[in-house]
Amino acid sequence: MQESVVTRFAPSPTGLLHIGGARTALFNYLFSRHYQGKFLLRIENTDLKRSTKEATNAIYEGLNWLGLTWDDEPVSQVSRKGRHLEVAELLISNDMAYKCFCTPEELKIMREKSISAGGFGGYNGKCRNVDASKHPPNLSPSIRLKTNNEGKTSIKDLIQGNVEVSNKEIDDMVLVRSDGTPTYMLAVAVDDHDMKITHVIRGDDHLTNTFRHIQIYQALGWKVPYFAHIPLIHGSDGKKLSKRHGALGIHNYKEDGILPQALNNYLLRLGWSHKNHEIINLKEAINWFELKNVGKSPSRFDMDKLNHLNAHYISSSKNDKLLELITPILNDFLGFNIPIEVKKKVLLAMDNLKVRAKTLNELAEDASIYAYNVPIRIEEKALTVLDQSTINMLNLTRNLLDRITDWTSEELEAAITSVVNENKVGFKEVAQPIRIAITGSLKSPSIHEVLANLGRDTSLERIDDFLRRYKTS
RNA sequence: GGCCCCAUCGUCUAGUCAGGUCUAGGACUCCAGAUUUUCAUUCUGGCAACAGGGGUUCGAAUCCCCUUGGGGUCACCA
Repeated sequence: MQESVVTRFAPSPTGLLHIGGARTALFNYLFSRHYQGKFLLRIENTDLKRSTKEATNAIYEGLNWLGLTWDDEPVSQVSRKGRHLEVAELLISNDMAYKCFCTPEELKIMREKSISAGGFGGYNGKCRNVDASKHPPNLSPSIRLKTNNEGKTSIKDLIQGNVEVSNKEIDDMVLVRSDGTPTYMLAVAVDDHDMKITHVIRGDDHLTNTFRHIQIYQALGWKVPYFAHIPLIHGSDGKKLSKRHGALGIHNYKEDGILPQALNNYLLRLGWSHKNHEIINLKEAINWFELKNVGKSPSRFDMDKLNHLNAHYISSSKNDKLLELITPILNDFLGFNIPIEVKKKVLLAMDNLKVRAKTLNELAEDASIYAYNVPIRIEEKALTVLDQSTINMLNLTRNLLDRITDWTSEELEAAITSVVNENKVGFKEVAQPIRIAITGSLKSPSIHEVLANLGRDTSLERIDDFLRRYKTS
């Protein structure tokens, strides 16, 4: 690989950036960065009916969120229509393409006939050798490639290895539609050539198209780029990934509180590996990424593993960064903007919070205990573990806490321990009532940590309020 | 259906190209134990795979063939 590497990601903006596309983009990005090459973006919007501006923006946003920065301006495929038609004309004048006047009805019958005869349903070349003088005058034709139908076409795929097919299996494909617009087959070949793409890395579903692209390259006398077809991602049931498998779009994962680092790491390990490494940051990925380490077989999407990686990236993130990320979630969750005092408390508590959250949403939910005002909502099942004696114990503890002047985690722990010792009860008997009173829940980080982070006033206020509500009986 | 591709624990994979070091390694999940005031974290241990059948070879997860299973693709979509 003497020439400098140029890769591209070429999504069609007919939907959102999905998980498979994101991985294709990631692999293209890593490969080009590994070789200090370029990573280009091309929007394949030749299907005007289905392409939308919103989808294009969603692709940009998705890539930006993942941190997959591309070089140069994105290329809009429709804007290159003139060039595509110019190439089609060139092919006609070189006798490598021809005008086809067959109607859709004719083509349909042709296809059915071919299939019933055991064929693959390709075009039979009816218009291939019709002289221009015999062309009907008032019909607009499509343009088809005069495919080489002798011998074989082979791909030296960097992932799949050598793949070849008999040229009999490749029919004269349409390059320009009868409405004068270029097809994807033509556009992709011309654009990859003009953009000087050296390595075409794309989903395995394009493998059979590649034979067609190569025929176009050969008809034009162009150098064929390297190809690398990465296996597809399936749903957890092994079937093609679709809406019923849950989240498909990248934005869904963002909304579910997944960190982009976790998604990148997960996607990277789906189909690619480097020794026994599991936790791999972007810099390491760039260093290590080679196409030869990409597997050949499709893989299944596993949410458990993504969550595990996400938990890892959350607990190793900086506290202030996490606060910044969960603030909007928290505001949304609570229905009001959390004040600065609450943010300070959450930041103090973050070390204890972040080790137990699998997603940012869980983190926000766990952090929400610092934001409530009395009365705290008490979970029903929390109340079931309380009885009069534990409530009395809480009352005792409250009076002791009230006398603490140095409201620190250490002092608080000492105070709770002294209640435990003096009353000869288990730690649990004392700790759980406090936990319920100040968090409304049976689970939280260490109780003295929560008390310390919550602050003296808020802690006592919550306990008093709780006692007021549940003491009498 | 034609053509093409793929096949190691439930899942992601190492090992396959250059056959022996593989009674097959790691990770996720699950189970058990330790730590522990709850929930987690962390730590220790455990369950679990070379799809099947033929070859080649002194020797095969690794090479060849067949079968089976899975996937992709067959548009004037991309």
